[in-house]
Amino acid sequence: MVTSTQEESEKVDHRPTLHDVARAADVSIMTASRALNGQARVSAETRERVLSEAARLGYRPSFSARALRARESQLLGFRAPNLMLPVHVEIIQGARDYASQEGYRLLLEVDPDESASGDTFTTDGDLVMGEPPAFLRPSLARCVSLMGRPSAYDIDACGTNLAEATLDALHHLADKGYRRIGLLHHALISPAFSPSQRLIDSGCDQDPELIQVVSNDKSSVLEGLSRLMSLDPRPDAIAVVHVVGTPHVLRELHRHHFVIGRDIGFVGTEVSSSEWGDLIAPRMTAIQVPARQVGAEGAARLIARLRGDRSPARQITIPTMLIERESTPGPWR
Amino acid sequence: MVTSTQEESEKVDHRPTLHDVARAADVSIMTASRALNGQARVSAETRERVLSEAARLGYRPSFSARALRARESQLLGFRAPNLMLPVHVEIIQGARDYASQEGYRLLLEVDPDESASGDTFTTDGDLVMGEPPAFLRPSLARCVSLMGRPSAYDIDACGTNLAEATLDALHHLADKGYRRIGLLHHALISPAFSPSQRLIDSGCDQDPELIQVVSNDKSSVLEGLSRLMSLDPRPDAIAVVHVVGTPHVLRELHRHHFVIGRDIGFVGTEVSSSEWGDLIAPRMTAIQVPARQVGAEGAARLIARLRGDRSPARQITIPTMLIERESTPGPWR
DNA sequence: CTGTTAGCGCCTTCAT
DNA sequence: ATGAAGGCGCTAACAG
Repeated sequence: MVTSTQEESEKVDHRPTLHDVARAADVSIMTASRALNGQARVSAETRERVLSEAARLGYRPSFSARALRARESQLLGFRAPNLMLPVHVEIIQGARDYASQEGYRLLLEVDPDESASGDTFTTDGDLVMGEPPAFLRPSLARCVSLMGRPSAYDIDACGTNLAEATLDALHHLADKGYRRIGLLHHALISPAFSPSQRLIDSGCDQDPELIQVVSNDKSSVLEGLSRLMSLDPRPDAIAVVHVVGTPHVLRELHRHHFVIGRDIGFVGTEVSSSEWGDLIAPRMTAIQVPARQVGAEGAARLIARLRGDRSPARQITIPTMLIERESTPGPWR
Repeated sequence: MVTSTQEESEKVDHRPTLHDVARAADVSIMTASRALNGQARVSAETRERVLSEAARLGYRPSFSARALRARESQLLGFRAPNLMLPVHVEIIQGARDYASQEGYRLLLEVDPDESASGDTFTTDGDLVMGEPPAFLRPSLARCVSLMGRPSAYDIDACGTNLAEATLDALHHLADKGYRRIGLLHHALISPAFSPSQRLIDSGCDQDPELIQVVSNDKSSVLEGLSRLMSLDPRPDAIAVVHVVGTPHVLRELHRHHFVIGRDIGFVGTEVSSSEWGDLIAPRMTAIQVPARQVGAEGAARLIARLRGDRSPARQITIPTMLIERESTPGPWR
């Protein structure tokens, strides 16, 4: 039994609109609108009829028309530079969960950075990874920067303090007795890293070569690692403050038959909710980046703004956590 | 030096529209539109003026208005049931990459499954995980089902053949000499699994208890595992055809001090581009689900449809790959 | 080369 | 309880 749509020659080639529904239910467009939106007073009988016709026709309100009328799209843009790294993914999840709860949806924006500024469309607001690109300048009030370094602009931001996390990791290693600690980290880690007094007091090597700044490219990471490992003497521990880099480094170390924990101490970085560091052998001591919360808090901030919050820009910092597992037993076993 | 926007008391509280730009450049709205869209004939001088005013005002075209006018939003919905599993993530990436290349963007749709059908908005088309929900029925022509089982509806679909992958995994184990193989798999794996002749010929145990169907819940997975492990005799190998379940099972096995490879053979499932199975010790023999391609091919299909392709519905199957690593050395070492 | 007219689908406002 | 007008921002199709 096929419930066909073409009774009475209602051949509708386009998606059915309110107009179609109204005609089918033999009421005015307005009545149809009211019936569907539930709110206003419509006779129960009429409402029934409209609803059933709408269902039969498969009516779905036009997003664009509503947005145009309401002057807001309930859309939040999520802009990340090119790739979709694990961190982004987690952030998206956090943001999406929060946003959808508040009736907003997420639009994934490709960000060819240099794209013609006129080429972009309107969302109610944007979550942007790092610095907001130039064409968003005029609407900074509707932007929240995620995981960026403290911005030059007066803009809401939400991130973690990777600089502190780095020190935490190094302190942990120092406490375990490692004295020649290699550090591999991302350029994002704001101001040039400088070792703490505590590290110096611990008697750790201060060789500047022990600090390598790398990008998200696998090759860049491996190059940094190789510089580290060809130092003389070789580091007795490595901290990788770099979500993308961590697996690369581990794999490479494996490849060279280094046994983590025994031959070298190791602190990696993982996104908090994935915790794969828990699966590998030995289990990896790790900095956990609370990406999900960053996404959620960022979305919360943005939505608050959209709803009229005019308080001064806020910098939200969600702390990382250092999870000690078994890749950092200390140098003498 | 502040380049303020409020010259000549042009206080614009709302986002600037074409109207504002036109007025500022002292031309008609149409001219402004043409100048900005580049196409039509506008005097170079006028164009300059419009462009610069637009830039100064921070004009961005209204997405909704354009979409309304053009009768298409260039938006593809991605609908997944509640959670965002690793597979979804990869699929999204694949889809996004393809879509953005073609000028479409992805809208992440929460899918409260049972939500009022009228509550949803219009996208040009939808990528949906599994079966399209009822309210999408009328527009099946604009839907591509991802990773679903062969659908009752005549609809484009894109997925992998997990049933075959399962057999592959079991054959691999049998070839390695395992004879009592436990299988943990997801309900999605379409028709009830039945062992192949080849397995029977290999002399593998046919105990039906060796096949456990589980859901995406951690608890369900662990329960299935525990049923498997309390069998007598215990399985000498396990195949987990389940992206989400694999890490859970590994972790649990660890917890019980099973050494993968030595105490028990193991085939897991991973999403192809993450390859974390490569990182753990021993490196995990794995079924690789080509999630990214599924997303990309799905998007390609959908976009082709939107562009007028009227060919009969197609079922695209992208094969999984079985990567042999070290967790399946065979039972006798 | 530039301006005018009309209308995309919806909803707020004001009648009836 | 229902309907009629008008307009959100934009652009195709015609003028001029």
